[in-house]
Amino acid sequence: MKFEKLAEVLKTVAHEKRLRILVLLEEFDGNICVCELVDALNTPQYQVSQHLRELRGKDLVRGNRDGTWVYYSINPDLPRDLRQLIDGLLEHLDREDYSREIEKLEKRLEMREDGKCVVGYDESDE
Amino acid sequence: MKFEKLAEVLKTVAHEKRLRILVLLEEFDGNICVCELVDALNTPQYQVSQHLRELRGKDLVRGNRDGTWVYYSINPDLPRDLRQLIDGLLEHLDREDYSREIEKLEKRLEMREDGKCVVGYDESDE
DNA sequence: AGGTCGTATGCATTTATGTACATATAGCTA
DNA sequence: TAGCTATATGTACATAAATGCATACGACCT
Repeated sequence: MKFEKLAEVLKTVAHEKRLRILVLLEEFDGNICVCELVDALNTPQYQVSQHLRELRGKDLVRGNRDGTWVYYSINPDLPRDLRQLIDGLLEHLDREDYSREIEKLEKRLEMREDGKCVVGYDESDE
Repeated sequence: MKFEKLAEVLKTVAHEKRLRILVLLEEFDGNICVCELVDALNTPQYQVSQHLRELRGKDLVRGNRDGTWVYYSINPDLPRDLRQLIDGLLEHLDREDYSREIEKLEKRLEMREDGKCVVGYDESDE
């Protein structure tokens, strides 16, 4: 990989929230909708959307609309080396540091019907 | 590693020149002086110093003064996981993309006497 | 059509980063 | 001491990134 490319990817990824988004997408093998991320990360919807836009802009992530909802995954067509890079980075994260988010997301996923999200995000700050 | 820490390190490293500096330090196992880096990277002295300062500020790199010269290495006391992270990143770089710098640095190192740098940097843009 | 809900975007403000240049500091040598 | 060389730093400016908020869009439902 070229220096510029590596620097660009690292810059994109070098943000706490974006790392958290990626780690969740990876952990659950993607197909997570925005409202589920909003709840799991306890972060305002517009922020999550913005971070997703940046990740999308660099092709790291991909959204699939299904009706009102948009489901995100790590871009499955990511070149092998890029994917390995991302995976390698995420491995360095302490699992305990996001286990709570995992739990929350699990609970949200249990609420799905026919594999689809049926609720929105919670506007309160819990 | 915590999210904040990982994000911080990635941000520091997410710059072409800083990646180039790190890759050279790693390749030659450190102990490279600033003027040698300046020549190998063909980059103004003040820039190299500034990038080194940033890397130093995050403890990724370390300078040892010997008289007029300062020799830099990747911080040998870096925690294991951090070192692995850096190494992992650098592995993704195309070698051909910095082989020229390696050659230049090799030539500079050949000019050393008693293992010490005896010349300065070249102010011309070659 | 109108209302509602999930998602995306635009704008304004702040904050950080990159870049260039001049100059300071530290250590050498005469 | 003065003068030189290698390295470091301060300042100023431009550019980019983060943040917050309001609102737009798009798909659904009645």
